[in-house]
Amino acid sequence: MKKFKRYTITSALPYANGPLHIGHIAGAYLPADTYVRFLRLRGEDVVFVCGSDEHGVAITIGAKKEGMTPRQFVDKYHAVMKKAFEDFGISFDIYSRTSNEVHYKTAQDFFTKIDQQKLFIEETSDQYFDEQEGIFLADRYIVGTCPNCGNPNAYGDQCEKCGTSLSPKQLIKPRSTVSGKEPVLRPTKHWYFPLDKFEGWLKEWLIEGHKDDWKTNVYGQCKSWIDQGLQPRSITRDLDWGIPVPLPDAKGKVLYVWFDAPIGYISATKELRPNDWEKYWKDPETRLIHFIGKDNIVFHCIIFPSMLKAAGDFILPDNVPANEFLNLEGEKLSTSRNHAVWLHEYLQDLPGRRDELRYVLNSISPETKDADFTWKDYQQKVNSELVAILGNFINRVMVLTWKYFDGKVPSEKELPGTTEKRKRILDLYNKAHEEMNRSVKSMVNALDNFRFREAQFEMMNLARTGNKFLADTEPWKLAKEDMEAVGSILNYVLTIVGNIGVACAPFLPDASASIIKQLNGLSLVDGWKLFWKKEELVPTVPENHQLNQPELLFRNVEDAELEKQLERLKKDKPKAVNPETTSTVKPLKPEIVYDDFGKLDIRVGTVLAAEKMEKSNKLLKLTVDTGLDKRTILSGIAQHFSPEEITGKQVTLIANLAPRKMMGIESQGMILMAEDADGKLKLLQPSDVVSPGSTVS
RNA sequence: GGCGCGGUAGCUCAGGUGGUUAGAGCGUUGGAUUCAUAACCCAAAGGUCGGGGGUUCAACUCCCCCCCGCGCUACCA
Repeated sequence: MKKFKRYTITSALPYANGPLHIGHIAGAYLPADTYVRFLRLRGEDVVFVCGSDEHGVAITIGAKKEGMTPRQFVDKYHAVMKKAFEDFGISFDIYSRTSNEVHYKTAQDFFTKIDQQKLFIEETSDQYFDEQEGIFLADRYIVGTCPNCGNPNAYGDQCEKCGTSLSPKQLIKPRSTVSGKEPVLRPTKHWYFPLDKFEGWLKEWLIEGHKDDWKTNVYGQCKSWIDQGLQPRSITRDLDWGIPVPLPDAKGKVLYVWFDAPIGYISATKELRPNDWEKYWKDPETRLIHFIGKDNIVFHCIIFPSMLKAAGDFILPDNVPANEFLNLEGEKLSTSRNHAVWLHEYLQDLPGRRDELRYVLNSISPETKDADFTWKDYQQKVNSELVAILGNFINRVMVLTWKYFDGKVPSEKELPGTTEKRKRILDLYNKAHEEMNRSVKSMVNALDNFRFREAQFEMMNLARTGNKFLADTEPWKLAKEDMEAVGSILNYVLTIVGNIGVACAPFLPDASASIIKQLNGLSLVDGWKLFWKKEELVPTVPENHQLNQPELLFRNVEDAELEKQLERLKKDKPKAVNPETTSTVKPLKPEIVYDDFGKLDIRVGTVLAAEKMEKSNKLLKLTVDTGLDKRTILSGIAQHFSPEEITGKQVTLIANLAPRKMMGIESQGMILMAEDADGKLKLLQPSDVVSPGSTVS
């Protein structure tokens, strides 16, 4: 592997529209923090940067919902997240934000640099304009009827009901969410980043160059993306919240949030090291690593590297160890249903138990596939691993030392193998030592390769081996006959305790601090570097050194505590409780007159037959008896109804909707559905069976 | 539908250019022990390695088909 002089480590910039939950932590922050702590212990030159991502339309919408300005809104969530990270102990060198002045300048310079090379494509197109407000409407600000499913409140970029991605012009009867008025089309100019031009380069750099050293999930997705062909991406928006496009003819334009956000890594570094930030971003001897969740792979592996390449003289990510997702109690985390463990709530409910969360999240870290966090598992891991194995080992060594040697480190005197018993002890010592050195090497190797689960497991092996050594040598029995041997044994297990204190520092910083404190171990500090350098057990406690009183590292999680957390999950489920969650009830549409309604021909029909559309997983092809005729209607309900269960049912439909061709077949009407808060679709039916063709009014 | 990643003991995961009885931790059961937060230590039970075909002397490991989970992508008028 190439040798690097220094490291630039980034964690995905969290979007400043809500608090952090354990999914975020497990995905991008805990692994990064563990890695960074490891690097620092090893004495590497490293910067660990992150910050809030504060631009984009979602922010302006969120702000509006909470009755604030975007500025106030991001201030609020930036503070919330920053505090949660601090309280949890994620050791960023800087936690910045993209609304900073430094970032504005950095992002604009970045844009300019690419612009000077004439790389951007400028294109004028018609976009919706709100005449009353005098602004161009971002896709998200336009709602209208979804051309796909008829959802009257589809957004301009996506219909949340059927999941289709849309462009505003596809919407039927578009309206502005700002004024409620119907917007008009007006020409506007935008800038596009020519991703397609980087295809060849990406193939070489990524597909060829990182075939073997990137995780399969990351590599696979990138390859799939590139193989599908890349297109220019728009990088500007008409919006008043964001970074102004630094060109004279770009009034009212800001950089699209995806363009400015990753540049935030650079800005944060600049802010942290104003004088020498460049070496962390431009020196090929610097290793750039992005920690992210899998939703971010394409940005960090394809788009941002292309931007860096385009801007010239920047280094590229050497690795992007993206994690998969974390589920909670068998279900996806959901902000809107409040199905989540919020970091700030955890810290409040279970104070002083940061390491426990770190340990559990790390042990189930979704490194290769989605993982599931359950409170039961949390309890089990804390009680039977942290308490029973690690905590217990440290504690019994401390207690033994106090009991037999008044807390003074006994002599490590070599045991002359004069008796059978002593010979046996020597033998056990050698075995344990060998085993532990093996663990240390594996641990370091795993850390080096982003396999944090495995690394933590090897760290725990030190305690396991220590426990076994104690059980095998039984110093409490020897105390009756051979105190010299007892001293020798305890000296060794104290050394192990010290080494565990050092080894667990990347995973369990609080426990590490406590161990050092119990060992009264400032003298340890020198041992630290040696340990990480030699990758083997090092001497940690000098003879005759006075220890401090033992203190318990971890405490069992009681059933009651478990219940409380489970209870909270259940209770919170039905309703959104968090302020940032969006209301599930759609806003009222603009008023209409009776004539508008009168134009609709709504009927009740009977589904005569239904079949799944070939090559579609959303569409069902229905044959419906409308009373007037038997016609074919395509409906995007395949994920909610099987052909069998819908056949024979009465349905409500719009009978005079203009026909529309989908996947080669003409659909002659539209089935009406009620959409529940959870997105499930239900049929709209008369309370009793009526004859087909009955009108609805 | 296409593409990508994954599907190994109750749980969390290892594994392999194909080759003796498929591994670990936790959980469970039994035993031993008391220095320790009823913890530690020992032992055992527990798997048709998602399913079905094929290649091979031999497949969990290679090939094909199918099923399930997750993600991206196209079609839900």
